Amino acid sequence: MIRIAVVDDKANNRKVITDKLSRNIFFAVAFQAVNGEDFLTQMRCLPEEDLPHIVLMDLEMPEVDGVSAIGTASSLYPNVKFVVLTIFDDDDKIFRAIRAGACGYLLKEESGEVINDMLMNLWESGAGPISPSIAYKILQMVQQPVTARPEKETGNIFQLSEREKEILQLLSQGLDYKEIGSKIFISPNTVKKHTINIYQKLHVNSKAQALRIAYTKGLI
Amino acid sequence: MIRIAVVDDKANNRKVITDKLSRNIFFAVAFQAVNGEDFLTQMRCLPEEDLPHIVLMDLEMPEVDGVSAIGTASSLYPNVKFVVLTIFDDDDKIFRAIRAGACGYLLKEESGEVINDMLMNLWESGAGPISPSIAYKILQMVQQPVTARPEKETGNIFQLSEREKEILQLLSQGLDYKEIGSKIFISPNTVKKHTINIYQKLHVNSKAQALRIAYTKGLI
DNA sequence: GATAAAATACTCCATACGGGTACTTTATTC
DNA sequence: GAATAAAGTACCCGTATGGAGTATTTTATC
Repeated sequence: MIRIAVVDDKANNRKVITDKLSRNIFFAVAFQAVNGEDFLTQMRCLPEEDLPHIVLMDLEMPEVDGVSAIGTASSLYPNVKFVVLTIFDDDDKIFRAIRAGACGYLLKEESGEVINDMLMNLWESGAGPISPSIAYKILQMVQQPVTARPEKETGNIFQLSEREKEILQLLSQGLDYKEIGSKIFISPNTVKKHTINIYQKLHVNSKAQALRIAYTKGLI
Repeated sequence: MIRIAVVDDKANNRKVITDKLSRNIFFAVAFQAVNGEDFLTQMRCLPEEDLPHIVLMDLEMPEVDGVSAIGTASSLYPNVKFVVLTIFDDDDKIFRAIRAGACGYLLKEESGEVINDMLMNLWESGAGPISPSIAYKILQMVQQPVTARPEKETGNIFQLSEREKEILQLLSQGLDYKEIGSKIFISPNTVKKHTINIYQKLHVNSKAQALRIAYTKGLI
């Protein structure tokens, strides 16, 4: 039985998706969430053996958007597969979602049959499900790799400020607030404030979790 | 009427492909070639109005292989779409073919129906046809752009015990002592002691520094 | 000049962490 | 079978950390 979580802010969308999934007896909806924040909270409460195998994630949501939710969760739960399921297909969203850790990108216009087939194939062979038109856009990204892609879109899926990136870098070196403060000539209190702000952007609550994301997402 | 050229060194392959194409009345086989050299020569002899719209190219051919033929032809004939049609799906070939200018990459195992659909879609919407498993490999190229992953087995240079390696692994996931303790059924105090012992073996004195070593030395 | 975002600095409080000591278990050696 | 070393277990203490605020200054943008 494949456990699948569905994250979408529209109740109707969730219903449509879960209905499609219910046609396949191997699929079970593990839980539903209405935004990234809600999703991450629910994930934290689940014991490991109840974690979903696959997460279907919409991108356009209030509070915490899908990209940053995938960025955090794919580092914290490396065995869970994250599949974007949305109506949008613009290059920037695709790129950022993939860099955040999505293994698939499906358009909602796909039929339930196609979605089910692709998810089953993901489970059996590990191949990420990708809608054809999305696949072509990804191909084009490979074709023009360094094409003046703004740095903020590529390396910065969490929207960290320059100061925050600097402090995350120093934290990774094992310095405490006092040491960092005297190194860059600000108060330890301010360092701490920055750190808390970083945690909020990464959706974590400890140094270890923040550093895990920083290392696995190439932030440092 | 969509003119399609077929390039493959095996006569039987060419026959199978052209048979599949003939099922669609909008397709016409412009010409066939047995290798890259032959293909380029025939292209040079054609007047512009007779150039194929789409070229189906095998990669494994004598004389001039598919990749370099695509590289040359995609520059000389920018309006022609080049689609790789092969049985191989290894990362290097995919990457090189795309960089050479291929707009699609199909596996021969695809059914004639699927290939026809995808070629028709290429004609109508301009979206390159890509087999799902290929699409996933391309996605991974975007995901791990600089996969400099030398990292050979870093044997146990720090002489960590099994328990210590286990705990270091759990620490890297951002779990605190209490969570680790309940996960492996020992007291949080004991987890803490193991952690301190790990610090001594790594010659560090904080979680951040220990994780830095763990990540950069490939301990986890 | 108005406004928003980022950076700065501080408080209080609960708790997780790093450093230490001490006991038990397991394995090995004589 | 006793001696011993290594790993594993457990607890206490002082401090750094994380959470939730409030507030002022600087910078950027329109």
